[in-house]
Amino acid sequence: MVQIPNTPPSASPAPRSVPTSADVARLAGVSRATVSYVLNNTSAVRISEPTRRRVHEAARELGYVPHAAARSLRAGHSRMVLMPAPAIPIGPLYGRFINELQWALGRLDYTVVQYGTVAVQGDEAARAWAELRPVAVIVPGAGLGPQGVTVLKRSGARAVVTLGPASVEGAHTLLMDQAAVGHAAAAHLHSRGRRRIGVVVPEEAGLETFSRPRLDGARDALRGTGAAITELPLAYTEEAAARLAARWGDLGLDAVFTYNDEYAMLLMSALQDTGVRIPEDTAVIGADDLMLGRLLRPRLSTVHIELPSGRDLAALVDRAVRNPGAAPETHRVLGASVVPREST
Amino acid sequence: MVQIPNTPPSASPAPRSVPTSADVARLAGVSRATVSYVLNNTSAVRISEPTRRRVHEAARELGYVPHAAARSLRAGHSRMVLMPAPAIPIGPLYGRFINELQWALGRLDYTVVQYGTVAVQGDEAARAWAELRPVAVIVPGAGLGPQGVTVLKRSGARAVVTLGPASVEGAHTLLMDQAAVGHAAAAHLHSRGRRRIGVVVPEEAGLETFSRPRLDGARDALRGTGAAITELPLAYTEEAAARLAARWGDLGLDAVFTYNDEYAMLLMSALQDTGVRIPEDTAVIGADDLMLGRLLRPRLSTVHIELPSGRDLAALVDRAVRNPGAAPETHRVLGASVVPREST
DNA sequence: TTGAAAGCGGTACCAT
DNA sequence: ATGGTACCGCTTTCAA
Repeated sequence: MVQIPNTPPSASPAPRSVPTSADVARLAGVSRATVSYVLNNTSAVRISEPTRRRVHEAARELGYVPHAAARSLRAGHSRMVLMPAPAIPIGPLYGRFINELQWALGRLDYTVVQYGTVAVQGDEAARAWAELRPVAVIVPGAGLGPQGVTVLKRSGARAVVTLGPASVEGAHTLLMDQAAVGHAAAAHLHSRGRRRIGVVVPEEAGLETFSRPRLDGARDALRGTGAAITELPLAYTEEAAARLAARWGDLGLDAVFTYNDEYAMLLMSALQDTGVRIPEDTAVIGADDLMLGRLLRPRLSTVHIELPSGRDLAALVDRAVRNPGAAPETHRVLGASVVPREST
Repeated sequence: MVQIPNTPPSASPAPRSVPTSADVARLAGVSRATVSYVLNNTSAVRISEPTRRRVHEAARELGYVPHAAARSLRAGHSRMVLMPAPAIPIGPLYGRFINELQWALGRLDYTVVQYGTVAVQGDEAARAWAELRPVAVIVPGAGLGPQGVTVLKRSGARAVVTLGPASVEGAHTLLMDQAAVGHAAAAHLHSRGRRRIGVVVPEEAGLETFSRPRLDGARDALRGTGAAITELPLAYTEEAAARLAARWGDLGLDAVFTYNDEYAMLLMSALQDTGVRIPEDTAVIGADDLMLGRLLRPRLSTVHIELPSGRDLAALVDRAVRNPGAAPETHRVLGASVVPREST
């Protein structure tokens, strides 16, 4: 029986295997060493112009692209800066920060790679990152312990920087104290004469890292003042907000800190629908100072958050890479200042 | 003159170099081959239990972590799926999509890596990606040409998928036709009896890829109907919105499509401040169907956008990787449907 | 059951 | 001005 090939030779030209520098050398009629010299413009070695041309020509013809893994294997190091990709879509604030950071590190000739952390936990994740032998690792949030730092350093990471609520043994830390946000918000409400203060706590998973400290900060600000805090769990849906608004009278609150501006908008909308006057009946303050707060009516008071510039963090990383022996720095980098507008 | 070393030996213990499988072998008193067998649980080979224990013990003691680059160099392939990181912070819609995709690819045992494309252009970028020898590349937006696809495939990428406005020769394409969004919006306004329609075009750099097709789609929907379109350049600031609102009467528009919900909120707020009644004087429709549209008063009509599920794209990638010979598929994946609410 | 050795794709030293 | 070659860390035949 005659077999008819299902892919005729003409249709799928036998997939030439990926060209290597040896292929380039062969085609140009030189050695692999010469190819390497030419393509890397090695200054310690002089190659004649005709040879250079032949090598470039051959590389172009074959579509040669060097193999990064082979190169860094040989070199013994890379300039890869690894960041775990955030597990949950984080706000525009953080997005901008990341972008600026990427740009700044790029300027310093590092390659930034965001690694898809697929639900791997702390020290488990650290191992996975270590396999890539990054020169530096930047870890947002909690979740990396001293163990993880050790693993990373042991496998050659010259800098480990965490961005989070607490400093980690052995790592540089950009201390982002979310409690300061809650503190500022609560203090502001108190200064406005409010005494029965609600604090919205999002029910969405993954937000506890932010919401818990913000709540604690608010508690802290009011300690000993006689003002009382009521925790208000709230899912990010209209229905949940309406339900909360429906029992607003029973709660007897004269102010609410809504975790952030988006929850503020959600709750304000529901409160206004049920006739609660803002700020007369209830003052509302959000956080993050997003554009939407300026667009709400009444205009939303909020806590403006000052993140470090991406350039600064890039500089810290670069310093740490150049001098891995230096003692870990801890910088308190989260500035929280109230922007009073019409809603309080 | 006596030099005092600035770092005394005791302070920075000579940084032991990174342990390799050879170190593990030495410590365990076995060969590197055995180490590899044990740590990879190679089923084709049986290693005695005492030996296994000794190897694991040694690996643990040294903090051994395998070198991914060396491994994939030897193996001749990796399971890395590369995506360029978006240059500008893109909305929550897209963020969720990416996250779902990462998760789904993770389930299929791929490692997703977002590569920080630092202002490198199309085919230049393709070369940089090719150096990493990813098994698949997913490229959102335009910017990758047929040239780039060739480079990637030549260097071993078994699947190249683009997510964008047009299909690219040689690559699988998820066709996201933004024009459909504008088309739906304009058609809706027309059906509501509006004839003098403004279309907001954001001035922010990097948004043209979306805004241009949305505008064109709106134009297309009204072609031959006698309705007229006015292009409205608008920066995302309160001042710009106020300026636009101030000359609203002169423009004589009875409706406006605002590019997306966020610009809708910006413009609605400015219009309401100047006494324009929505929808009586001017109908407003946004796009993206964000939560904020539901919270605005009047509630914002919008164009709901249906993206493909991350799982679907992951499945496409996996299929393409398993069968690189197959003809590139092009799927039209962007569903646009109007959600009429109170603002139109 | 274990070990010796080849080789993946580059780079850089040492000769010629 | 070039070429030969060892080596980076790991996997995987092939032998013993």
